Amino acid sequence: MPHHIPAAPPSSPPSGTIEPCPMVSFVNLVSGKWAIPILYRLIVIGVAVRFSELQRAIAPITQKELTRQLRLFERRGLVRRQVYAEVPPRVEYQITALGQSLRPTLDSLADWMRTHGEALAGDD
Amino acid sequence: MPHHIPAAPPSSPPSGTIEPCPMVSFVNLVSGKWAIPILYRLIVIGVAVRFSELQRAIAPITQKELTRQLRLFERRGLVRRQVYAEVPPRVEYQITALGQSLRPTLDSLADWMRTHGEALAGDD
DNA sequence: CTGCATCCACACGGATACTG
DNA sequence: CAGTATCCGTGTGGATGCAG
Repeated sequence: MPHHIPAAPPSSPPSGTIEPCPMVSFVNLVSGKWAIPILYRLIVIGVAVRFSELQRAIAPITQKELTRQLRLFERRGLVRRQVYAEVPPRVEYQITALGQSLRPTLDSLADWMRTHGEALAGDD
Repeated sequence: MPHHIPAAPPSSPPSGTIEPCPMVSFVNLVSGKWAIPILYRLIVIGVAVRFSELQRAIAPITQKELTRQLRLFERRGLVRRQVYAEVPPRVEYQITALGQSLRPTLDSLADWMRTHGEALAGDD
């Protein structure tokens, strides 16, 4: 998403802490051109994988985008990053339990899309 | 979402028709700053509502964005647009059955977010 | 090998003015 | 009232070069 959905709570109370819409927060979490491809690939793989291995699996993603998105997921606790002090450097990424817990929800998205997707007129 | 997820199928076969990832397609569908607020509002309301009424309900959305997003949903068959030849002009929008069918899926997103959302570190 | 820094194109989304 | 047209700031994401 584009820009990225700064989260605008519909009809917010006059004052105090505003509570962001969970659905909007969710979409924010998995927005971005490569978010789902990366996340789902890590979920399916399950075990730790090297950066370059991941990049080949999700080609043609750029290093910049892969790094950026992985760091975002890491901050969210969806992905764990393991750095090995070696030469050449080795960095491995693995989905966390929290990340894995997303699977059923993501599958339900896919299910709806597969079921009703063909009814959708313009796919752009 | 960031600019908007042009849909890049991971690991595409050498030739023939490429099949887009359903999850990516789904996120594309509900990406954009105001997509979810508009869609869910229409789902909850259920009946036809006037443009201005909708705009007030989802404030502070601009006319431009509301129009653009509604037209997108219309093309996808999620929203029906009814124009009345009157003065002053009256245009009403209503969620379709296809749009309503999204509700359980959207609710499951919200459920996951409410359940695991607090575990997520950075909310930016 | 990993990933940061830089430059850049462009699409999203806001503000405003104008039309039927 | 509903919608279009225009201008513009800014985020996103690609390409490339460089560093540890």
